[in-house]
Amino acid sequence: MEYDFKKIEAKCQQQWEEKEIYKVSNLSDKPKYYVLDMFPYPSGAGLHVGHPLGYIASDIYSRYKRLKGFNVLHPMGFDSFGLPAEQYAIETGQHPATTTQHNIATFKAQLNKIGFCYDWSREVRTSNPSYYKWTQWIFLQLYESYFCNTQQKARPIADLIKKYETKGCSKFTAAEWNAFSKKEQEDILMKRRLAFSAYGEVNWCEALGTVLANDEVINGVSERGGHPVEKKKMRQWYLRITAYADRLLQGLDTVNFSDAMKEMQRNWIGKSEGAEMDFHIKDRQETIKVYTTRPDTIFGVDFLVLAPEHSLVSHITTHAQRQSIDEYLHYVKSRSDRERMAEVKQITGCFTGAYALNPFDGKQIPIWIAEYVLSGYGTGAIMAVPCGDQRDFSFARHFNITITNIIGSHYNGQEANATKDAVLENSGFLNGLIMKDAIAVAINKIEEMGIGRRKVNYRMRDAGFSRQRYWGEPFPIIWSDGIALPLDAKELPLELPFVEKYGPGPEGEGPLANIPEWTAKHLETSTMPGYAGSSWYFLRYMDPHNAETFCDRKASDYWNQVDVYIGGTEHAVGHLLYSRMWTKLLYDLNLIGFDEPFKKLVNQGMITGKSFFFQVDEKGSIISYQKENSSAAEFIRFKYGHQFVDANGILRKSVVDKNGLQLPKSIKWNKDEEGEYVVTKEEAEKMSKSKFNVDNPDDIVDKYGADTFRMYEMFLGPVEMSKPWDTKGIEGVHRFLRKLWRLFFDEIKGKLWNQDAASAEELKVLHKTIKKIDSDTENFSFNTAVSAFMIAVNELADLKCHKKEILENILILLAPFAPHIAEELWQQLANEGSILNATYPGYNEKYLIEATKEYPISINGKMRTTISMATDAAQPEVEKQVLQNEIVQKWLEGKQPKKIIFVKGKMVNVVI
RNA sequence: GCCCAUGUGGCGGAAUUGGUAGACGCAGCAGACUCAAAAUCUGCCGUUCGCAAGGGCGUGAAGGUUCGAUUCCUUUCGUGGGCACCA
Repeated sequence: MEYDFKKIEAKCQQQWEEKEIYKVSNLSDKPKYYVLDMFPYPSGAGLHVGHPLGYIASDIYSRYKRLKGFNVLHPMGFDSFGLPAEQYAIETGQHPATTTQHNIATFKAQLNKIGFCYDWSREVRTSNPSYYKWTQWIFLQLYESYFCNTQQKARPIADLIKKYETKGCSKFTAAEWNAFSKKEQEDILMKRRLAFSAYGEVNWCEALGTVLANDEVINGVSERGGHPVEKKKMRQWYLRITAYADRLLQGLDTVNFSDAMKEMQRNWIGKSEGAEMDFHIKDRQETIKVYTTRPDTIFGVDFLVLAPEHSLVSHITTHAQRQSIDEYLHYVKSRSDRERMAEVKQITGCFTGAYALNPFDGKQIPIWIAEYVLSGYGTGAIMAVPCGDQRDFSFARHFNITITNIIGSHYNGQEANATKDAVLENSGFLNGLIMKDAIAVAINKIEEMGIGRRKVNYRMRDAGFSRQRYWGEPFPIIWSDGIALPLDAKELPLELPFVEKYGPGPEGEGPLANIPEWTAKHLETSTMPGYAGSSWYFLRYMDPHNAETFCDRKASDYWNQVDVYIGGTEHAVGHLLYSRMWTKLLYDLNLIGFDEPFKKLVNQGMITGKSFFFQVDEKGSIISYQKENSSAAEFIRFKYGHQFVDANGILRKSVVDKNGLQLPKSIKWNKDEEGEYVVTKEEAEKMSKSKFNVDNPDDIVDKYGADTFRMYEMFLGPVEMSKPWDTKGIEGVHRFLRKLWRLFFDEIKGKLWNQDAASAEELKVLHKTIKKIDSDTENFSFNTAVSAFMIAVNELADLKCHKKEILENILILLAPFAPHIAEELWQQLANEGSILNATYPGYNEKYLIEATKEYPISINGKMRTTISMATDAAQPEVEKQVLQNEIVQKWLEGKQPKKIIFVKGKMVNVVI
């Protein structure tokens, strides 16, 4: 009998489906385990070989936990709202709902071929009204809540209203509150709501009449069409995630994420401690509030810099500087935040003509504006200390501003020195203090003088939560005289209406603004962003069909946190912070019983695709790629090049002719004995449809089977690492499965297995393998597990072992990795039931004990020979044996060793 | 620019806490079986000097700590990812 993977895989998948073997119950006396994948966005390109990497890992882990006796929840769904579907709709006129449904069907078919153990009865789709009903409902909870600073948690806004009505607050009395108009009251409340509306800047493209994602803006112009893009203020919705900044930071200590991941989130939140301080402006009433983490450097301030968007800019600009400032503001409008931060070498700025006064010594300080100061961070104004900050230094140099040195010899005049250890000079009352001690002294003085205060600042900003788009959740909000009125929960879902046109509405509003029935009801015309639905989907899987609530409390209490969450690092900050915040909100409102969604996070690396590029010469012809002078050369993408270029990056003319390829340019062929060719440039890039470098898993599954595909993706390398896709090694994995098969079947003799008792040697192979596979699987080290399987099968083949006692345990170990072949052989061995419900074998240390060890012997740290010695030998005995050794004596040349280092069970080092 | 990750044979990668660098697999070379091919099996396979025995050099680069460094520290270069409206 041969290994006919096609037949086996089809048969097993059918059996499993018939028996509903992946169906998971919320009622079980087994301990629960929740393994979750980041659900995919179902793009039109279908699944590529990069997608399944994490899915295979989580599938292996889920099956492993099941064999270990857990009730495992391992669901899958689709993040099906988003921009690409809408873009596709604009281009082709097909409704996003149609294309999305089609794409999901493709994805599911592809996923099923790989043999994942999803319980599809729990599938969620964020674009289904039955799902986004609850996304809208949670939005209403956010809208109806505020963050209580005393209790550090969300509370119903009704509590706040009651407080205002009865006690007032520091800004107004209860009587004043009650006298406010409805609009005034709502405006005040809006400043506290966790979902709130305010004005914010967006990338506005006049020519396209729409708002663009940062992604769609390249070098200040739109990606499509290359039209100019500028900043525009528009009413937006936001989530007050900054309120949760501290809890998001603290929560990191309670979860098992990688240090790198925690670091990224901490940096994103960007908590810093410092002071806010007011500077008086010469001859004017206004003051400029700056935020600084280094109040100790106050006497080194040589100028102030305002963000160009700062509200005071137009007030303080002098007549003489007016024109220059206007020109500069015009220039800045075309620049993205990213460009403003990235291009630090290009120093730009403009003097306003105004001066501020140093609050301590009254020194006049010129006020500039510059794009390197961002309006969204701190107060949008900084005090520049050129001797201590490199950007300030470069700026001062560039514009010939005098630099005050307050750190003596620590400043060399060539570059800034951000030290905190210098002793302050030229610093008034701070003279003689070490900088890090002076910080507190300075803040105390500032507070004492009433010109500022201690301030904790966050880099994180509130999250923009509206999009001027169609394919997203509509906001359950009606506008009435500038007041946002929430819909009643009973009216949900507020369904997305059908539209004819997906183009933008008037004034950059979303497509919903084009629908008279929508605008007649004064409904909000923007929609929620992609991350809305994905911020809470892990809860819906627990209770996916509940029409009464987003997730029954019993279900969320049983499944609780996601035990392992697997996904890419590209979601490190965005999605993970948002879902952590939503979880905290639901927890605060006592709707769920935990305030961190993900107990453990595993980041899978990306499988990069291979892209190929043609080098083009001055005349516009394709030439062979040359490493030299290629930096200045021009390259054009060779679409789908990975399908035609050989392992050395060579494209043959014969291949071009055979496949009827149309090349974008004329080509100058090189010639060798095999014919005409051209060398292309290879680059590893993210796999994506737009890069034309996508490989499809279906082809691999058809050719080698799902089991081979699964094991090969794992064998490529550690799950967390990025790696280029290459099918070179897949034969090896396939050969391994065939070799395993041959332990059970022989083409001539047929069944090979027997009931004989296993030998000590065979038991040693088995138990060594159990130990290794068990710990590697537990640690997500799947690549080394695959190699351990290969070693085990090689050794059992060498031992000609066909004993059921050994083989059936190997099958259980293998079942998570290659479920189909394991199931088939399990049944062939005449075992009862499915292998999916087998019990994971334990290993017994007694089979692994060795009496002797082959010790490596080093001379001065270099390995020279090995000596076999008893495992329990002590140092004196070891030294004796080592010194008797011929090779050691040769290196000693008759001398006595200075020292002999012996590490039991490890090695011996003779130091001469 | 900032933040994070990463760099080991021709290739993917392995190496529990600092202790035999290159497991396992691919590719390659030589051989067995075969009329032949496929499949399968056996051996070799970092580099360099050497007939060999045996040695030198080797984990991006340069330093350092240590009896001993792929692993720890400092500096530096390359590559990939993220940077708030792609998801």
